[in-house]
Amino acid sequence: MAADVRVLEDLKAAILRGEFAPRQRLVEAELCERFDASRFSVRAALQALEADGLVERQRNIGARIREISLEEAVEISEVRQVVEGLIARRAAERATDAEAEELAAIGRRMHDAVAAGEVGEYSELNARLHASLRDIARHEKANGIIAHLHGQMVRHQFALSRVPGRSKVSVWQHQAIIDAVVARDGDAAETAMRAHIASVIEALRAIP
Amino acid sequence: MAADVRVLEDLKAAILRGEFAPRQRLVEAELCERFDASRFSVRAALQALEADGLVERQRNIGARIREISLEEAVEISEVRQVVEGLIARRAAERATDAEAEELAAIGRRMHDAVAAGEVGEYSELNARLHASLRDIARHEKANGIIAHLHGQMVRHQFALSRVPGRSKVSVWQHQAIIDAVVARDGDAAETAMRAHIASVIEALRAIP
DNA sequence: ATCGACAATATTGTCGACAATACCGCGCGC
DNA sequence: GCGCGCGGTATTGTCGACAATATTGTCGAT
Repeated sequence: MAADVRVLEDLKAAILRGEFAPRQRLVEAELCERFDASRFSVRAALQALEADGLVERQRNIGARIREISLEEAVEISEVRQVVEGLIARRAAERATDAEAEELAAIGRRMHDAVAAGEVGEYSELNARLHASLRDIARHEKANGIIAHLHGQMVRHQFALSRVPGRSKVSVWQHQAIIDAVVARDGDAAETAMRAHIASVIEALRAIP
Repeated sequence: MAADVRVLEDLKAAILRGEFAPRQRLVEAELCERFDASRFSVRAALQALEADGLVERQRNIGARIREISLEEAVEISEVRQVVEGLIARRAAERATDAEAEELAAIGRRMHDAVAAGEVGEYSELNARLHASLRDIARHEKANGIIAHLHGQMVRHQFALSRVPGRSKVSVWQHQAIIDAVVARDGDAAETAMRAHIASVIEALRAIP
């Protein structure tokens, strides 16, 4: 049961895993075969993914993977900058002692990962830090918007994580965020988060 | 042609016009009759509106108008606060002289409307000011998110505009935003916008 | 009178078939 | 040779019918 939900989740996961190239056409019949589903389910999934901003559809022509231009990626990051700023502020205002310690632990492991040159581990910790902040902030709307924006950024995000030397810079920005939250300083947390994402935007512009 | 798009637009407009009560059920057959469309089109529209956050659907049970609680309205406004802050900043950075003058004109008409006690006119000018700022900022992603959030707020927004005496307070907040944009001061524009929406949030909390 | 099971009804979920449209290659006229 | 129109094919759009499920109403036992 709930075949359409399954198709939606699988297809979205596949897109987020980068299994489709930007502007690649998504033919309904092909998706039907791949996911062993009816066109009905596939169609519903495509409509949902269109609303999600992951695919674009043209009437009577079909669906394709939406290409996110550099300018658009920058715009997305600018919105992320202020919304994650809000999240950082709320996290600083609401963190329990246990949650603060959890963030501090992530920070220590980040330093270790950078020292050991473990890029994959650092990237994982990075995602974990931002996720923890979202959990602590308990701001459903903000979290939802970040999830929405993040989905459109996967490709650029991936490119970013491969820029050599970035972790050495960003580890201190992350530390500043953690320190502000641990100190329960909302202003400082928002400022630190915005500075961090400002640097992400700079790096983004430097890639192509 | 494009029957589903027509149904989507009409239904959305009807919801935004407040023709349906929160938690009111939306039976597919009834909508078919009302909009003279097939279930196919109605269904597509409902799915789109679900993604839009205007209706909620439960499997095998149906669709209903989503009720936005006060807490949720506050969360929405908090996100609006930072995103409109971004928009105000960008507007200050990008406004042409003609655009700045347009904003100033709106500000003058606002003062007039308040002095004359014309609530409807003021409310209209308020919407126009925010819309102009969005146009000037030219930030598609931010504008899209604001549109998305605004749709969910219509009911509360309406309640807000009926609070007596609010216009006398907010007109000066609006003036501060306009002044900052005219002065091309991004920091001041963001600060003024955030202060303005902070006061909206306060008023929101005071309503029930 | 109250509760539970069961039937009747209302509503949504799913599908396959057909229609409409766009894309591509071919042939015809110039 | 080149442009233009014309079909053929691939793909999506739309619908009506039926299945699955939830809700409501009814009846009987206690």
